[in-house]
Amino acid sequence: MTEIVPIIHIIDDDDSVRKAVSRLLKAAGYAVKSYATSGEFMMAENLESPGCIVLDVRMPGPSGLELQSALARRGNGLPIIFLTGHGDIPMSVRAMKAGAVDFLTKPVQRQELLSAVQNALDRQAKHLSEQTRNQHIRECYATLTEREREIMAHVVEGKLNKQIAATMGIAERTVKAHRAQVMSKMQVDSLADLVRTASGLEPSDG
Amino acid sequence: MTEIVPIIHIIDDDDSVRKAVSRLLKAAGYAVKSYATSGEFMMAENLESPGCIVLDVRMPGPSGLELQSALARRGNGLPIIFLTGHGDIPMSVRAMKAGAVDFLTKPVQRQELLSAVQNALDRQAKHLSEQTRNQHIRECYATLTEREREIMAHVVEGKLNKQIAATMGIAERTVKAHRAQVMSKMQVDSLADLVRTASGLEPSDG
DNA sequence: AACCGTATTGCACCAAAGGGCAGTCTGATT
DNA sequence: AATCAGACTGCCCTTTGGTGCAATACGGTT
Repeated sequence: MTEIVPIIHIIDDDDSVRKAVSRLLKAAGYAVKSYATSGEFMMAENLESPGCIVLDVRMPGPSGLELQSALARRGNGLPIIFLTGHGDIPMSVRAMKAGAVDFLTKPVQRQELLSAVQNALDRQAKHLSEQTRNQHIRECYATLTEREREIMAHVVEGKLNKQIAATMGIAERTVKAHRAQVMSKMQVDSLADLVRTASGLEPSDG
Repeated sequence: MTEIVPIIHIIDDDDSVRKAVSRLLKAAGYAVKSYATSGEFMMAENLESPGCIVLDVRMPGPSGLELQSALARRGNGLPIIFLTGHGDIPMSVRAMKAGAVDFLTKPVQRQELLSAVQNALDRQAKHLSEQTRNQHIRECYATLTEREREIMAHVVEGKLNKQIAATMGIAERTVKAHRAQVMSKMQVDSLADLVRTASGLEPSDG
């Protein structure tokens, strides 16, 4: 069993800060990776695996806030904990609005950072499992033909086969055929499941 | 038609600030009510109707943050915009974590406040309509008998009448009878609707 | 030309869902 | 004692849903 260990990504241009934070987190049992710039981080590999980011705001090159929005644009779900020595209120508010888990100021209390990291990892775990589930649903949905999707939409709306057949101008038998395909391809065995599954397709976070 | 107008509640101990903010918002066409203390606000009536709160943090008596958590405890959904002259980062972060729409600093830009208020009202409108819908669902659910709720749970899970009858140790005909009651009382006319309706019962925000 | 996936449909049959009607039983209320 | 709501059930019938089998038609591929 190679257990999947979450990785804490530390991004800070200050070498001493990186080392200090890294040491603190390693001592707490976390796997840590450090980067001196946003760009260096973006080059890394494990950007989609579980973990979180401890991010400095003010850095040479792209700032922490810029990195945050860049990650958001490409749908990266890694939670971010800001850690800065030269922040102000508008900056922190902007970061929090953009979804940051926390916004801490240096010097940071050991416990403060640790609990922030724990929160971040919890959030990430939840986000990741939901993501995985929705991903599977989308893959199933992708195997549906255009026609099957139309039928599915009607079925999920609660329409009767008869009604669907009427509005689509086809025989009820055909609706049944497509419907069976939908149930099979979506890997559900009850209408209730299909409806729930379908709700995992619409949401905004995609 | 007496159109329902959202009310902006301004809570600030500084008389001049109240007047200034009030004037600004009235000029923008909003209905405004002012309060000098958190307690005074809690005495008001329209605490559940549409609107939002523009709140000072530092005040005699309960602070803005205390008022925020008090409102949260009693499930009040009024969005809060903090407006303070003596804030710091931890304070703003705490407020944002607790669900504040924004955390502004005095002196505030006219446009900054107005867009914050607009955001708050939008959020409130969304929250309110969802709340209303869920409220109706809960009322319907409240009319179900214990037995009917059991059947509903199984139905929503996608179980067949036959299976439900077996696990509950009753006749299938009885299940059908209860099931019909459930559909009627929940005011839905398809299983799909019932499943969706049921999803409005579970969520955490209750 | 042969083949395949998709859409379409008819026929027949069985399983499941929905109701109408009627009746029993129990506990609580009047 | 009378009444009522809720749970429970049987009988019977209709409507829907789900499937197997078979066949037609069309467009794209090999």
